[in-house]
Amino acid sequence: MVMIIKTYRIERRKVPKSIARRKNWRKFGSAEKDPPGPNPANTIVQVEEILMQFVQNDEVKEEKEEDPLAKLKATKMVSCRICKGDHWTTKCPYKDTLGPIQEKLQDGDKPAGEAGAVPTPAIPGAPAQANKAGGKYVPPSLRDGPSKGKGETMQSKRDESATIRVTNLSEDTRESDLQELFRPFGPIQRIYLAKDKNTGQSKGFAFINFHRREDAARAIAGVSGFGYDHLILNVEWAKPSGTT
DNA sequence: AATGAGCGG
Repeated sequence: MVMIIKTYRIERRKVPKSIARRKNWRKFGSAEKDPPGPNPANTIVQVEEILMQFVQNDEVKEEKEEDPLAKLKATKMVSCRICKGDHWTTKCPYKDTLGPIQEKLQDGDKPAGEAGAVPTPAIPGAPAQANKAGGKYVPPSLRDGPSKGKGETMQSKRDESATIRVTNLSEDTRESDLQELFRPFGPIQRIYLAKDKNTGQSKGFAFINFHRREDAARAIAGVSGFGYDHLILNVEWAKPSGTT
């Protein structure tokens, strides 16, 4: 019979209680009558040295600073094509006003036949319309001019003003549960339950998008602090995504 | 504790 005793020198206090309790186990076998502490005659004390490398040394720092790509990514260097701000062009506050004007100006600079600045790739067999407007994709509803898509719903973005965020959900809560829970407050436009994309495991929070902001407000008042599946739900107004 | 997925460059 061999007993192995491992001594944790580092972060000893963090050994889980269930393991710490083993200290109280009764000795047995040839050690049955031994006093507390290891007896060299029947016990091998094995000390395991764990070497740890800390990342706070100068070498690593230097490496990081020498990598310009990493630096660029760390600082999130993006430059808007419209206003040169540090956001993507699609998020530019002037996207709807300045953007179209700039495009018009560019079109004016390029009379037909001028192949200097942006050569149009000649793809055999490609539809000719695809390369109009500088190769940009134009949704079917907007082709052949803006006057055509008159009957379409012109809601460009999702309306976030009536969206609430629910946190502290138990991880086996499902969309249908949320639907039941929040439907009494008013018609719901959309429910998003955050899940891990790979495992499908719930991340424990969700967004509920009401049609009316007043309903959302009542949902916050009514459900926040509500006990659900042994947990206390927390409900707040949602912020638009991407806010850190 | 926690703010969604993706597109672009």
